[in-house]
Amino acid sequence: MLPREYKGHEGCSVASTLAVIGDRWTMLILREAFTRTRRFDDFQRALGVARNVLSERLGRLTDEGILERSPYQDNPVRYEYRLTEKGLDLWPILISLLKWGDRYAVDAPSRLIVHRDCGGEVTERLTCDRCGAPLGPRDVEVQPGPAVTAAAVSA
Amino acid sequence: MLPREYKGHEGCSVASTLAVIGDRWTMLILREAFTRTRRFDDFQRALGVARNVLSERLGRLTDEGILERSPYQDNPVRYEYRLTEKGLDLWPILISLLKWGDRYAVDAPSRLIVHRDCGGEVTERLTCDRCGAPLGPRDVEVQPGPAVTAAAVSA
DNA sequence: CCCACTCGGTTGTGTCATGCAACCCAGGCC
DNA sequence: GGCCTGGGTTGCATGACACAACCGAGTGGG
Repeated sequence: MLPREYKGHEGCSVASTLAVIGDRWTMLILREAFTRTRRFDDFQRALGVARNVLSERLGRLTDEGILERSPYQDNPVRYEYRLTEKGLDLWPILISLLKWGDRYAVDAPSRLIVHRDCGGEVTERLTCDRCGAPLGPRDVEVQPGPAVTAAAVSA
Repeated sequence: MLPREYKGHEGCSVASTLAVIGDRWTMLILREAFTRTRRFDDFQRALGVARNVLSERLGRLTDEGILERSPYQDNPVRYEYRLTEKGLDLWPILISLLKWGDRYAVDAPSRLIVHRDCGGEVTERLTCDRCGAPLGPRDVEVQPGPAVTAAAVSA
């Protein structure tokens, strides 16, 4: 979808950000990355994305410095992709997308972002709704939400 | 780019949000809407987007309840598009995209989001960096940033 | 020694959503 | 009655995406 350039919007921060992460799969790949998915096949299975598309996206995110590719074993060489600082800084974007979707686009949240220290949930303002602490990607964990729980009960 | 459905991700809030606003132009149309652009031709001129694409996007955003279309004159009838509450709630997403872009994707911000009451700038956490107040779309105005100022000086 | 399996991809083909330009229509304006 | 403006629609071209097949290095089993 990306002609890669939004002509006439080169100086716009929003457009420039979208030029990097604004295509159909990149955001979902990043969502997975934030849940500690790191390997090619794990991304592929989790997302159901075509392998060539995944390969191209991981390569681009690596080129952009959002992911880092490093071997986690030799013999045979296997790689993993981890978020860099620049990548971790995308967290507010993911959270704001998640929160809007929770409110307007789905019946019940499929996952909760929970403050590890106190069990509160993250808010749109990136704070904990229980203790009020400002949160970052390292302060939280992802838990299955009501939708998943309900499905499990009804199954 | 949108097959409109991310198969297997129906329950995911992030994917669902992207299904609504995740295509190439929608986010930029919304950016304009937040700067009080309201008419078809104004959007078109500001963005340089193809008219059919703009038409289709405005229609979809209206269907989704993110924009509201109402006549602002009869004879001939002319319409304007305004953000609804649901649309205004997309503000955190825009701000987080803008802030990330300011930091990583452009040399100098082309626009600043400024707290109307005190002149401070909005932060990633949607607060004012001067007075600390929590901010929303109605509390701020958009000002030209360093990039624009520099261009004006050099011209 | 040969076959199968895993991980991490690349290649090739087809389709469908998207992008752009050109055109359309109605009402005023001069 | 020719041109401008606002608000679109139509038609053609492109290119992103989906899907499936293939590749190659290494490892493990019989």
